[in-house]
Amino acid sequence: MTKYTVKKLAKAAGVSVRTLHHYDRIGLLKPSIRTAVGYRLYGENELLRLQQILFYKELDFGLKEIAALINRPDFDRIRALESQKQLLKARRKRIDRLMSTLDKTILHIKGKIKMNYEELYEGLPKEQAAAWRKEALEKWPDQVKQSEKVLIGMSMEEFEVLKSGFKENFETLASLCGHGADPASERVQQEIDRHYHYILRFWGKPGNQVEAYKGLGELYLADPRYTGTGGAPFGLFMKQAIDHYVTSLPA
Amino acid sequence: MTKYTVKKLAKAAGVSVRTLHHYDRIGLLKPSIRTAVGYRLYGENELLRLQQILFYKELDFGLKEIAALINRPDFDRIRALESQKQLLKARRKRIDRLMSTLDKTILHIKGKIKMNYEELYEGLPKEQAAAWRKEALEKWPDQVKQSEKVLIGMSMEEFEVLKSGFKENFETLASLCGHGADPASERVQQEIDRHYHYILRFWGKPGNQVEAYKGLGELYLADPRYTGTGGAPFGLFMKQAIDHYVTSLPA
DNA sequence: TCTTGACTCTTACCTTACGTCATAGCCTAC
DNA sequence: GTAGGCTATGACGTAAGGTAAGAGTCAAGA
Repeated sequence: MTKYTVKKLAKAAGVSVRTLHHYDRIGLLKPSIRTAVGYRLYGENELLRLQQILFYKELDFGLKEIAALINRPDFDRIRALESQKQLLKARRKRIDRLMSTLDKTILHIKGKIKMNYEELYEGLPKEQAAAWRKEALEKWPDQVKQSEKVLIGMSMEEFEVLKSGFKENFETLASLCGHGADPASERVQQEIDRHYHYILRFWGKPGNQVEAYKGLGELYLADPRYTGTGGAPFGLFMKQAIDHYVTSLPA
Repeated sequence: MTKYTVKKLAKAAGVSVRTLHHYDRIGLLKPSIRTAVGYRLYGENELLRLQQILFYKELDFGLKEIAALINRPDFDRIRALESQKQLLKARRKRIDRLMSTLDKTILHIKGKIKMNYEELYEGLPKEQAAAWRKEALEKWPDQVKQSEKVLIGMSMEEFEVLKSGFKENFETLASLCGHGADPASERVQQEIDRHYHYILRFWGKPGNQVEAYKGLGELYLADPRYTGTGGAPFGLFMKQAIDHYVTSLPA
């Protein structure tokens, strides 16, 4: 006859030793033998009984109810089990409802996030945002997807900090351009460096992204909002500044 | 602006007053106002927040987690909700497995009950039981189904008491028949009265069941085990006793 | 105006099914 | 023979409230 010590029975049934102590104390599952020094020893019967107990526990019966159930006759058990079946059915329905509510909630929040994301481009006219993003999506689809994944995984505070810093940086560059600064000047290059690092953080992937960043310069150049507007040609300014920055970077 | 007292808010949201006190103490949901004497007053905002809380609670978040969730930004919430969705999926699967195990268990127990049920006819040779039940099922299918439903719903003790009483009654009748008692005699009729009431309890439905009981008499008569055996013709004895009993009953 | 009944407050112990020490004895293997 | 792993009991901790006690408050009818 196989004998189990507490730990062995616990492992066999997937419960904790403390649980067995507890069941012993409340009289739900007592060891078949106590050794001379008080060690608990369980037999096969106890393992079976424990499995019964765990079965009822899965069904959310309380330990007292379980104690009653496994002593009480079969007729009563059938009634208990059948009412439990009803409970399970109801619970499954509730879970289904929760799941759909959950999906709706997630979609709702994602909608809000998308709005925030578009606010990022506030520096330029609002309609522009979508267009710019669309073009970026064509040029570097993986890049943009990765970027959005990063944003989704970012906390609201991080996002806010990043956004406002980026905006400020962008406005500084616009201002420098407006004042006729040289795209290759140290002041502008300093700001472009910040710009580059913001872009890197939006893109999520660290490391060498110079090629993509160079492409971003062309995007500024190609954008009619930046090439044609009155005053200094901001798109060209950005492209030149970025080109200079990229070529002056250490290999 | 609508204001809710504790009880009103509790009723509106379907929780207990104690729960609101608790949420106040742990800082999860504080009333917008405390009156001069310390009464809690909640506004619409608090109702909405409470609904949020209950939503997360349905998803099995702990109160601390909920407090974190409803303060934390949307990006984090999406992640939490999405992992919760996975949990719900897993739980639904587990419920499905439980349901099928439950069905099997119920069937198993019902099988055992059926065996016990057949023991009921122990007074007569074992093979007879099934045959008798089959015939009864043809004559009064609803009656028998109802009877089994009643037995299933009965506790083991009730069943045992009923069974042994019925058996004893049956044996007394057999003995009376064996000693050549008159089916219409008071002693036999007294026993038949007990018999009738046992049958009523097996059938579960109280009220006038005389017609069916009369039919039962014919069943005894038609049964070759009772008509042809050596000694007194027990089947005929029972039919006559039952007939006499039924006709002598008050309308 | 007084009283009654419904409501409110705080404080504080109770519950379930264990988890988590703390302290101490036991057993086995090198 | 001693270290490392097992065992025991006892006692306190946990989450999310339930339940009860003692006391103050409010609105309405007699």
